[in-house]
Amino acid sequence: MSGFQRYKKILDLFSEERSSWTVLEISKSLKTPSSTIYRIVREMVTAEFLESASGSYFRLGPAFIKFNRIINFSDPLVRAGQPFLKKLANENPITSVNVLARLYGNNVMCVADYKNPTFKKNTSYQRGKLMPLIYGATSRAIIMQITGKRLENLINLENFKSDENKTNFLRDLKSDRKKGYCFTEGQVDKGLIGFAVSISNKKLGIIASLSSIFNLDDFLLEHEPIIYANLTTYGLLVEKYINEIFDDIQKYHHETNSIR
Amino acid sequence: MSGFQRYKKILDLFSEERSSWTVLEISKSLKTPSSTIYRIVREMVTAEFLESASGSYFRLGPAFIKFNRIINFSDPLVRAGQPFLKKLANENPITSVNVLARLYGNNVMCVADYKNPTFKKNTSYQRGKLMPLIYGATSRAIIMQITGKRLENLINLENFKSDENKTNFLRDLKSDRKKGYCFTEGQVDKGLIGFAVSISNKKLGIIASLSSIFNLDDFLLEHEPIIYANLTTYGLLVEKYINEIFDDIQKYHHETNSIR
DNA sequence: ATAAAATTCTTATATAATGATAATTTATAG
DNA sequence: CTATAAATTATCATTATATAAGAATTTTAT
Repeated sequence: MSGFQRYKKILDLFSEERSSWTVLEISKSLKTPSSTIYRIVREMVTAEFLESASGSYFRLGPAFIKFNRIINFSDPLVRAGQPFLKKLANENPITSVNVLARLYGNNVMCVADYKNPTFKKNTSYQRGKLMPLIYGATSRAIIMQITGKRLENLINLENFKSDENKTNFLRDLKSDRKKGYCFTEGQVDKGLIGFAVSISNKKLGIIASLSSIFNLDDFLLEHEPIIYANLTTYGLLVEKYINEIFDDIQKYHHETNSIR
Repeated sequence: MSGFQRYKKILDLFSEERSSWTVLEISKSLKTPSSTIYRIVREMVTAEFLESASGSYFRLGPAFIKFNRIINFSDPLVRAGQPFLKKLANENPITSVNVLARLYGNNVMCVADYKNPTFKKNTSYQRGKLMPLIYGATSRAIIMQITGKRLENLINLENFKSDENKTNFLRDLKSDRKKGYCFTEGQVDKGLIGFAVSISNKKLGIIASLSSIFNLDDFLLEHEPIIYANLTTYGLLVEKYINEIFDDIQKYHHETNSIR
């Protein structure tokens, strides 16, 4: 264990299910002497990446809230897309969850979400949540943007039930890529259906999607064209705003660099 | 520069105002050779604490969104308080911003907020934002819980306009501590007033506050008793829930430890 | 196709991390 | 209030890793 990994390994122990750890537990779990863990944990507490809780437990520190906020206010995708999620929700013909997601390492991560207050069901779509790569429209509208070697690598990490499944998946992906949008049913949460469009910005290295999730029970075929129209319109709007934000950033850096 | 500081110093460059940096800029700013920064940045990109953006710029990575989410779903204060903010907002006699804040190092940090949709003014109270220690009711209801040496240290970090100011501040703090709640006017944002109560949990090491912020123009004297009643009621409720969450955590750790 | 910029690689040297153990502080129970 | 256990910090010889200058390579822009 060396470099940043030393710290990352400790942070990675913390999860929703298990949000506080003692030094001894960390020590056991990482098979590292407790004197070493004590030293590292102390460093991270100083830096506010961890904080001591009750007993001898430690939990994630407030630094994450702080940096998360900075991302919220500055990340082009979040900045551009966040304000539209509510509008999209309000224009959809039936109650919905609306999600902005992006490729995150080898996973898809939700980076912003807006749920209609009338949407009762609990869903897997919440900001910060990692989503399965090959299930759900949200994810598909993302990986359908990827091709060649990169796609192959990503797909090989997944466990398909059979080779046939994999072939079908790739075929569907290809046809969805042509259409420019996609639809899935019950792949992530039972009883829910999802529609999604791709969002991308090459200059900013953004590979993302905008999606609306509905209750299957609420859905009628006549809703479909409205749903796609909304997603397409807002998808383009988000891309347009990402571009504007990109220009702003360019201008800002140009200014600050010429001052020096 | 050694240990975690090495990484923290780089992360600390990123702010709302300046959210992307090139390696060369970091290198200049930290007076460290670029070959070193390249190596460190690469490590952090692998760990997803940074990500490469367009040009040769880097920005904060998605790890912060992920860990922030874990805190959101597991931090006792956020878990206990978050659900009440909207209720509090709805029961207040006039439109308000409602804030849960806590001591964060030598600052006060907002950890959850709910703003009435009808509240038009932009405010400084947003999740993750660091608040000034000695201004505003939100902060005061926090530091009024601190005494002795600790208070002295905190206060000494602040620049008071005069010694008289400082004496007055400490006197007001003491009387507010006795009352159990506090009120300030326009100390953080012009035209806004704030009311706050303390929230604490010794076992969990939580020193926090619950506050409601209003437009001065909307406020009438007759609102005051309702505002205080709401804050007090919800403050106690939040503390009660923190306790329940604490018990849950205890039980969980007891179970998982006895399994092993 | 070329030049410039960005990034990675290589290396000897300096510096810091490790972990066993001891010392100290803090919490807990009687 | 004291005794005991638990948690945390300190010490230090050893080992491992980071550093930074410059060369080599890759990427990007023209």
